[in-house]
Amino acid sequence: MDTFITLRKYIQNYIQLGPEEEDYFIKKFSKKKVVKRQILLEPGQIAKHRNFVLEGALRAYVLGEDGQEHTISFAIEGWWITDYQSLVFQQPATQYVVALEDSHLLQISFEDEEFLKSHSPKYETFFRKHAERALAYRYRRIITNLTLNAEDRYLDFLKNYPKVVLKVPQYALASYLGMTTEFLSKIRHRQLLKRT
Amino acid sequence: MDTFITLRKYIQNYIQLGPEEEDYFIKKFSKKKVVKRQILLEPGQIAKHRNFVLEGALRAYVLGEDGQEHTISFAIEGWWITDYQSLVFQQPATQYVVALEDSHLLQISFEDEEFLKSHSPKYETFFRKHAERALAYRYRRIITNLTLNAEDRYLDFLKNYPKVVLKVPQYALASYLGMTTEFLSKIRHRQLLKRT
DNA sequence: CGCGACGTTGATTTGCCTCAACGATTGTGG
DNA sequence: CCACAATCGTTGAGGCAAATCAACGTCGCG
Repeated sequence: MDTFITLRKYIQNYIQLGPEEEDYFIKKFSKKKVVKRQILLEPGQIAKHRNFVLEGALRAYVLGEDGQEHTISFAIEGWWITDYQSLVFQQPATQYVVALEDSHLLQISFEDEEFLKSHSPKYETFFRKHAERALAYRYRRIITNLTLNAEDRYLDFLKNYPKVVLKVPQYALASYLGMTTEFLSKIRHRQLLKRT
Repeated sequence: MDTFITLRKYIQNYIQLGPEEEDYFIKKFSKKKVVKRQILLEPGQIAKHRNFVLEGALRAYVLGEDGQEHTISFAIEGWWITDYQSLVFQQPATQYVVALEDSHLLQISFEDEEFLKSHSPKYETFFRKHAERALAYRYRRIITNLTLNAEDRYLDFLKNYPKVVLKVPQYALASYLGMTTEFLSKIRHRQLLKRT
């Protein structure tokens, strides 16, 4: 069984590659296993990889003034995760990237990515489309954050990412949605009551 | 005086083009003048252009449930504006794009942009880098929104975009920062007192 | 000049946070 | 394999940052 099949399918959603072009792309990725709580990136370090999740779940967060964690992104199977600002501009990271459970990743290094992009326009197109799509999603998040109250933000997330909700600890989800664990707990309690 | 000089300089920040390549790029843009309050895009329409601001100021916003406006982005000289989700996926817009004052724009159509990207990898690279940079900035905004309180969000914006603060009406800035006009007014009052 | 758009100020309300104490579940070293 | 400690989630009381509501000031412009 090809462990790269998830990535192959992902790539095919963006660009059309011949078999050898696809292999050439795939070969730049290396497998990595991480255990729960393992840290992939810490503030101050420069992100060296884009991480594609084959299996498991990860989370990126920043620390606020008073030490509280604010979740910036999640990643489950078929998603990417890294400190994007750090990777793209090769600047020190501000985010932690950690595993929420034992996970299997595929990593491509910044250098290999740069090489690929200059090597063939198809790879350039892949990363362009990927960035465009990611950008559209970030806008969506900004809009929901500005527009909705705590309960509706939760319901929106639940509707759009039900798999993530199941995998992720409550405090992480709460901090992603911009509320406290306690309040999310109360919202969920309220939802349970409504469901009868 | 070359009215395209601002755009030329902008492009040169991202890619190296020969004179004829650059002209080829530039020729895809057409000039457009808009007056204050003129609407460039409304919800339901499909965004047909990327707009580069030569002069003036614009604003994109969505309407919340209860009819209140939430500013998604601003654009002043040297910035781009459109409903990104609508443009990239050619879906119906959710945002309004309007002029905050009489403005001069350069527009490139979606089709021309697509053509350029398939025509030469350099143009593809331009749009890839542009999307990557925009993405990093969107993350920055998400982080400040999660991390800071109302006053600190204002101060952060003031520090990073002083020119925008000067050009933009208060209610638009307040809704961009996720607070009410009244509260922003009070914050500014507080700041004035501190400054003595 | 008069009206509409924009901003200010104060009184009151509220959505969400903080704090605190307590279950439930998981993990781990002896 | 159990005991006990973390870790994670729940529940309630009280507090605060920011919203709402309301009334009024100001400025630009048709």
